[in-house]
Amino acid sequence: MSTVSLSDQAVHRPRRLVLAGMEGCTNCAACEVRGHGVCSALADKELERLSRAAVKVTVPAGHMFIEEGSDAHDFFNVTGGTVKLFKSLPDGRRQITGFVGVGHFLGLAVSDHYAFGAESVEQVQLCRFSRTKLETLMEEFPSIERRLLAEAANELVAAQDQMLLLGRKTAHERVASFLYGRLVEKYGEHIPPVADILLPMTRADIADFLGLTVETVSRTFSRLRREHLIGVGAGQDIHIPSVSRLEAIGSGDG
Amino acid sequence: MSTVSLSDQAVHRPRRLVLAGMEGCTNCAACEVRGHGVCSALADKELERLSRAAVKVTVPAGHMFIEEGSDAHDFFNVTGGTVKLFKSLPDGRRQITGFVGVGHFLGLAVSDHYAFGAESVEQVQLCRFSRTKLETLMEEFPSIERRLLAEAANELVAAQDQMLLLGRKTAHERVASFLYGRLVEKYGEHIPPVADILLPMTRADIADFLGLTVETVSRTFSRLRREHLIGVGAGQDIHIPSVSRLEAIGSGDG
DNA sequence: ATAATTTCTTGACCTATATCATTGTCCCGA
DNA sequence: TCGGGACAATGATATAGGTCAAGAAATTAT
Repeated sequence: MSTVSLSDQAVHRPRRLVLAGMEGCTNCAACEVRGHGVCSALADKELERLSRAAVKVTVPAGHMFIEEGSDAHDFFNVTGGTVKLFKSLPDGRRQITGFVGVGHFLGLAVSDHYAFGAESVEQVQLCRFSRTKLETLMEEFPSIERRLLAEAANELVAAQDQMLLLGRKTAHERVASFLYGRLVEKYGEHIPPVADILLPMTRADIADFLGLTVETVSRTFSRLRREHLIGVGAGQDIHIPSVSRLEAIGSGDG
Repeated sequence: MSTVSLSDQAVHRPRRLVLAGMEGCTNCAACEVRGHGVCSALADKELERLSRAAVKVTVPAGHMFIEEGSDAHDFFNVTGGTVKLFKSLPDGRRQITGFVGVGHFLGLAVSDHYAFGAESVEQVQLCRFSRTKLETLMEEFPSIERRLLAEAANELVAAQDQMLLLGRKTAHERVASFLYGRLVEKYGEHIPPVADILLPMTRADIADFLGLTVETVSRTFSRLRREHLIGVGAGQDIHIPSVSRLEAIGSGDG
């Protein structure tokens, strides 16, 4: 509980907030994620227009705000917190297809139904657009479309990496890959050689992301600890003494 | 040997054709895949321009034409045959991330290197564009961009399905899903209740796609045959007496 | 045709990971 | 401060699918 706690004061507000709890949108130009996500592609004039189409939403931890198969009315841009995306089988088996953080875009649907569900891992801020409005905006500002295409290409690359992980990596490699991925999410290109991460998600979420069981994830963390590849601090705080070593294991260079 | 054999006469042409064997582009307006893929988004005038940027390439079976990590100079549009896309680990473990057929687009790279390799499963026709030229064309014709975004969204949905498969389905379900997917590729929305498919890929390819071994794939085909869920004809020809039953198994409704 | 080669199938056995069960730990609320 | 419920760790055991091995079938080359 250290990193994201800046807004903790605000958290003490009652939790009754239900899905679709929303406040009228503030100002996109002053938005904290200006420079990330869809918005980074936009000039001031375009942002002005975007403002009017967007609604800021706060979702408390552990709330599903996109239900698999429901009507795809909206697009979202994550402006705070971490979201998990998932698909499920009828008997409850679940695959988390990604954890997405600040700046990421969410809701590209091919039909008029969402092909996946989305749930907040921790308290999350979203910027919501109606699909129809966004489509209108795209007509007007092709730069939005370009930005969306770039985002989609990125996600596609990530998805391919994840397929390699799920199809061909061992549990040891999967967990190492996962931790390395979290470092990339946190630091971008410039990952320090020694680093720390705070994992907001549970072991069960990690298991559902890596195609493993909770027990295997737990055992694998223990193994990595025994091997001094990670230090598990209090709570969810993970210390990584050698990022390069971790990365090597995650990419199959044992 | 029944379904795709229409073009079998043409196949007897010599096989010596090497990679990058190309003919000057013909006419996109008369192209057999006009109406599919990127091209379907284009008006005649746009197609005319596209023609000049495109080069038709024929690749014989089993040739790698995109090497993982190589410089991403080109985009491709598949105009004939089936291509496999894959990622590998240093020790040779491989994950096929998709089989793509006629009309599909290929080469969306996020950096200037391809994040995946591509190899022809059977003899393949490609329409090749230089990335820089395509970028210029996108500036001029936003409809191309729109079409690309739609394609990317589609692939993303497919990728998520595949993650669910790789992370959470049994071998039985995986093979059933795979066969159903082939039906979707062949028939689109309108799959007949009883159908046939011809699989151009080997068991090893199927295994690398499903995150299994060749032996497990083979055993699972045998099991499906025993269960009368498929009929394996001569060669690669698969008969599916109940598409709905197969689909149910593939989606986890045993 | 026939040999050589690749692909496919099947069997015997093994191992990585799943499953089941227990205990410990950490929150949060009263 | 205590108690309940989620979360996590770990041990014992089971199993789906992997590995190794051999032969059959299909494909390609001579």
